[in-house]
Amino acid sequence: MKEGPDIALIGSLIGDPARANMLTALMSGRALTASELAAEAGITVQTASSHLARLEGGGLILRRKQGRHRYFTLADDDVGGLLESMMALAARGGYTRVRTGPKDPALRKARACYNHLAGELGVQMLDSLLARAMVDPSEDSLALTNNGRAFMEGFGIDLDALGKTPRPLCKPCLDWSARRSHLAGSLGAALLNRFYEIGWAHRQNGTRVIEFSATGENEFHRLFPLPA
Amino acid sequence: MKEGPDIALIGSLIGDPARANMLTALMSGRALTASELAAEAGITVQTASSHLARLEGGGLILRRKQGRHRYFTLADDDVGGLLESMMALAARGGYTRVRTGPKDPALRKARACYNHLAGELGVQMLDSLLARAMVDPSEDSLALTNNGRAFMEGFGIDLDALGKTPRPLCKPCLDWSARRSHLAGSLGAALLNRFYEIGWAHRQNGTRVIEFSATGENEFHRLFPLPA
DNA sequence: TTCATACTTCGATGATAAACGAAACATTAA
DNA sequence: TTAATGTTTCGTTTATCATCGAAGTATGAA
Repeated sequence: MKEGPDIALIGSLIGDPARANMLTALMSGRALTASELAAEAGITVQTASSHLARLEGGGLILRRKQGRHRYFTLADDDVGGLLESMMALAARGGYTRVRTGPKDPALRKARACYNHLAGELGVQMLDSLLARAMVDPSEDSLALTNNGRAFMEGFGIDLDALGKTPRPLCKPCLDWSARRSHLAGSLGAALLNRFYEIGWAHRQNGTRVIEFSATGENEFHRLFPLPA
Repeated sequence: MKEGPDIALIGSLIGDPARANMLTALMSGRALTASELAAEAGITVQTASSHLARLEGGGLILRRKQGRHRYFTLADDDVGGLLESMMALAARGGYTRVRTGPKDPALRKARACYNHLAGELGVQMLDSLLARAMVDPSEDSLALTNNGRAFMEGFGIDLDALGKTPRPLCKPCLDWSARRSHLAGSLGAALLNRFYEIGWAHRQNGTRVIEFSATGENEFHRLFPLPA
């Protein structure tokens, strides 16, 4: 008996952890590339490509060609609504003990998402910037305030250079493990590079883990304090 | 990386064709047995049993033990709503769902459930007793009130004789066609026997249908009126 | 052109789980 | 008690599919 109602098809599409992670990332509303989605799901791009083809075939996502990029978005609000319903149902009971994201504690704490900082520290950084009005959550994206521009310049980020890149300066990226947004965009990438430069952290060989030194982590917490 | 967001677990539960068929059958709101659900999904009972265990573990369905039957229902309206959303989404592909046909009206109205009255009239009887405080819904079972004892004695039920049997006097039994409880237990059996005795009804040969005479049904409605 | 980047397709491998036969378990009927 | 019915558990087989390496396609840059 292979025939079944179509809910089985939709269910099986959402039922794979890698695909569910990619769909979760797309719930931010932003269009993401295959590479970014692969990084979010923790799989290679070729695996992600086959997943994305199936999601598109099932009508859950749309693909926009743009140069050598393919931008993926949720097909429409109904899909987003369905995912929200499932999250609500999952949060209600029974599933709360199930871990999300990577089980490796190091990966959960800090990892590279494409080229910016993800994990608990990544979420903390954006939270801190938001709480101190360095970043303004306007509509769909994030905007750097004047306050924030000064802060970034003071930290050694060349905002003028960043302004010339085609990539958006700031954008939120829904964190895979924490389920909150962290800072992506060219600014997010620049900040992570700056952390490398000043020796706060380095990327573990061949993995996505970002290791902070003891002093680096202390400085990080001082620069990006969490609001009480 | 096998870990994923909670929606992956829910999705994978719904994503299996056999489980999707069983959930679809349960969307009628009726409580169904494992055997019925197995037939609905076109699989053997032992396979269905393992599927049902997983669905219950995932919080999508509830199981009620009743004699040698296990009645399964959707856990709550949220689950039904989620399934409806998925069907709506799937319907955009042009697939129209097949609904199960109507049942035998006589069986739906009144039938023997083991040795007591089930069907619409059975549900009505318990509703009426509950509304007039003849029966008290305490905890998991039902208790006859003093008011109820007098009522039963007046109808010709020998409660003292019933009190000696090991079976519980009153207990609720989830109705197969309606989705409400009707009265089981030794009292339920005694009442049905009494209906036979005084000629209100008789059991159709070889079937589970209970046929009420015209006067019997009138008397029944007078004795067990539904609350407005 | 040639190189680099972004993505897709192909092929092989491995892990998961769906399926059912057989047997145990549980409850009711006689 | 024995027999019958409904359900679950166990063990095995089988098929699917997620995954990644390697190779192929497409677009943009030098």
